[in-house]
Amino acid sequence: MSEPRWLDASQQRDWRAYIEGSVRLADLLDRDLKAKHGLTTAEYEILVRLSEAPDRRLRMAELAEYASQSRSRLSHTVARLECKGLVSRGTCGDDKRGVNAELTEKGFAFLERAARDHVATVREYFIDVIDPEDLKAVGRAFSAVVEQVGKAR
Amino acid sequence: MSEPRWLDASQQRDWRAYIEGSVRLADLLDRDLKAKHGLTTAEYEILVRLSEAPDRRLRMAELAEYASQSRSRLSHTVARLECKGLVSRGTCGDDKRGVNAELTEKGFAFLERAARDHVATVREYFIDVIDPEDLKAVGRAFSAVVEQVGKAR
DNA sequence: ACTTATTGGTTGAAGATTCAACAAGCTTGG
DNA sequence: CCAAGCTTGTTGAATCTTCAACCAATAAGT
Repeated sequence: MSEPRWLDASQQRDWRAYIEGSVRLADLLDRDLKAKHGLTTAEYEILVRLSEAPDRRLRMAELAEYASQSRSRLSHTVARLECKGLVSRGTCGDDKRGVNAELTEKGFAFLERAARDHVATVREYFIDVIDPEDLKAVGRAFSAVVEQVGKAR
Repeated sequence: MSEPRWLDASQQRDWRAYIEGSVRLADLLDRDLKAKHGLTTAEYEILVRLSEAPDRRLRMAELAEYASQSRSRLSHTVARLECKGLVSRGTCGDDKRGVNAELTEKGFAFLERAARDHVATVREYFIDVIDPEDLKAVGRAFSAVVEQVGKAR
């Protein structure tokens, strides 16, 4: 029952490297996006998901799912984006409870510029410093994590 | 100059898997720690670093570095931990500006319990779902990221 | 049809993090 | 010595996130 099962030395090293790297990278990406475009990562992620959706529009619940955010958080964040004129909200046709978030023209243009810089930074600090085979392994690893975390609900 | 250099399909998949997995995992770990022990991940991380330091004590600046937190954030967080009686602050001998944070007995006992549960969760959602070779690759990948991000300063 | 439960989304307050400004102690150069 | 410039750490306000409570609309059970 209460067997500790500690991590062995190698697992511990890998886990810690991941924690340190992910925190520092997230921090850097956040600052970068904030400095160059005045966006938080959460805001950026929302714009990206919307830009890829048909008609650049999604219901709040779906958007929350795709962007890995709570609904409450999404409400607040979209409110901010709406103030900036990058997203607009409208009611949903078939379900009167539903709300559609839609990327505005301005939002799309804005995202195009931001994405350029963002991708360059992701390359510089992530993609380009990782061995291609290791990168694939990272992909496999985190896909497994996503699946496992999904089961928890 | 402004060549976009987008990610190819495979890189994009891997990057997105990482983003989604890391966000969802961090979220789960946070909730878990909060529900079972009333700690945030940031607080937990601080307790861990202190517990490993000689005399279970570190100067604020070092602690900030080890825990990957800004000094400001650390000040606030340690203040909270001090309120809970898990950490105590005292002035540093040789440098009168310095402040030492020290893990209390209570803090150590508390951490022992929290760490047990935390490690079990880390296993369940991370270590045990990743192929051992992939885990090593993750370790290499994020070590490289840490190094690269470090250069940015 | 009517009552109850569930889902979709928002809100405001509480909690955590960032940011800029600051005080106090060390250090360096003249 | 001392003045200007770093470094350490804290503070309060602004920003962002979480949490619990809530309303409105749909779905389900009887």
